[in-house]
Amino acid sequence: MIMFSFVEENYLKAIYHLSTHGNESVSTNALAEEMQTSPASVSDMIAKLSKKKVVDYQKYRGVNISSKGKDIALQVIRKHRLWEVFLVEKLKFHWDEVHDVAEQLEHIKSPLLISRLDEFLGYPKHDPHGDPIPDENGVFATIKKVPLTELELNTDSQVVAVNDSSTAFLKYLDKVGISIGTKIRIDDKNEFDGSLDITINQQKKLTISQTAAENILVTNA
Amino acid sequence: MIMFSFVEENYLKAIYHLSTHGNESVSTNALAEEMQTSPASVSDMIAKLSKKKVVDYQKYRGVNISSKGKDIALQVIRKHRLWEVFLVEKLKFHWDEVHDVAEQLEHIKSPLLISRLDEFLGYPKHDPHGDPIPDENGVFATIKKVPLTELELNTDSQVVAVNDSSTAFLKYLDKVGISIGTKIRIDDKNEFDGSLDITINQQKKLTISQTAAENILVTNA
DNA sequence: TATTTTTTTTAGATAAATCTAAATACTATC
DNA sequence: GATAGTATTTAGATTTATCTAAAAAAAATA
Repeated sequence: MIMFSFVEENYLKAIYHLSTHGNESVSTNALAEEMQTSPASVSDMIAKLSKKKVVDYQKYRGVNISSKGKDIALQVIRKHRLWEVFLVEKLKFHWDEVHDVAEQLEHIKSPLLISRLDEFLGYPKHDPHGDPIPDENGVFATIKKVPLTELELNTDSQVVAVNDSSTAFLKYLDKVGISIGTKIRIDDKNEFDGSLDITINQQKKLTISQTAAENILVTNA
Repeated sequence: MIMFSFVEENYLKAIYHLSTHGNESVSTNALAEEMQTSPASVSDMIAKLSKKKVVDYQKYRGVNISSKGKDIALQVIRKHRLWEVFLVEKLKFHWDEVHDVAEQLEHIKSPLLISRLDEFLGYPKHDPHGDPIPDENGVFATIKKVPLTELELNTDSQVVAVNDSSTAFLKYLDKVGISIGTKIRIDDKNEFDGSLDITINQQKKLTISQTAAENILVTNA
């Protein structure tokens, strides 16, 4: 079995992440930004990953993760999220303290360790931030998604898709700072026009129209 | 604070180990053997560690670990042994399965993680092989222990540790029913080959070789 | 379409940890 | 104390992941 270094695993994770949160094909610059490194380093690494058949790559055309690469990325994500659950549930970490430690723990190589950890934690389906945990086959529990308009008051949720992919709508979402993965909670519903007062990412408060809300799909815990 | 790489930490651990199980001054060749690498590589690394003041080194004179180096080695050992307890007590690993995983986990950097893990495990004083766990200051509870070969005839004793943590030896101990905490009494010593007739847990009678007995450490009440 | 700007790749260096082969220093023996 | 043998260090390469600067390709704009 081919082994992957910490760095290679982190690249695969980043490529997977970017390709599921935007364009399927990931640009060198986007990856450099995500990895906090130079585009030159990214070019080198991509060539290496391509040789290992975990990404598809043509010069100047960006990278696409291969099915083999996706499997690896999903296993790393699985480990990361299981460790996050462990840190919060068993070691009393706060959800904002877990990331750096989980970034280290996710690279520990031991299939037995991770299956036993999963069992010990009671086979959790989501990490402390609500992100789904892939199973040993890289499959995650498909999350039921509902329009933001159907979300109950004061319930944490997360954006998973949009119903309207028009440029106008997407530009609007960019402007207000909503994208796939954004956390949303409804603070109040204004009955007279159906608009919603919401908090996004536990920080920014804003009001959005009913029309906008109908087109934002969120998790349905 | 100066950071140490995985490799540097492993060298310090090896130097500490050799200097407490033999000559205080550790030779290049002995270290190369322990680290499964070439003497040339060891020379390079020792020079580097010396520059970082974690070992005292004079060319051709071997290395001695410094007090700073000892602190680091003991913290790595502390982490290794705490993780071993976790693996056995919480994740139902067998005592001969924990070493490789603990070798990886011992390098995770997070003081909070290790103090919380210690608390979660109930501040254990010994790992699954009976080896003492240093506290956060690098101090360990010393219990008097002697090889089974030195136990007097017809004296009740208890297994507290093993000198050899190889899978082969641990599997042998499993087979005959000896583990940490097992009660042992020597019924007879066979002078011609040094083997011992023993009773374990007041029940089972068996004979073990001198080699095995030398690697079983018991309380010295 | 031609030119400018941006993106991406290549070239050449660097640092960490390792290697083999050769040189040097120490130790033991005659 | 000279010499043979062992231990250790140095010299010179290699691999991995990174960098900066320069070149090349693609995209945007005029």
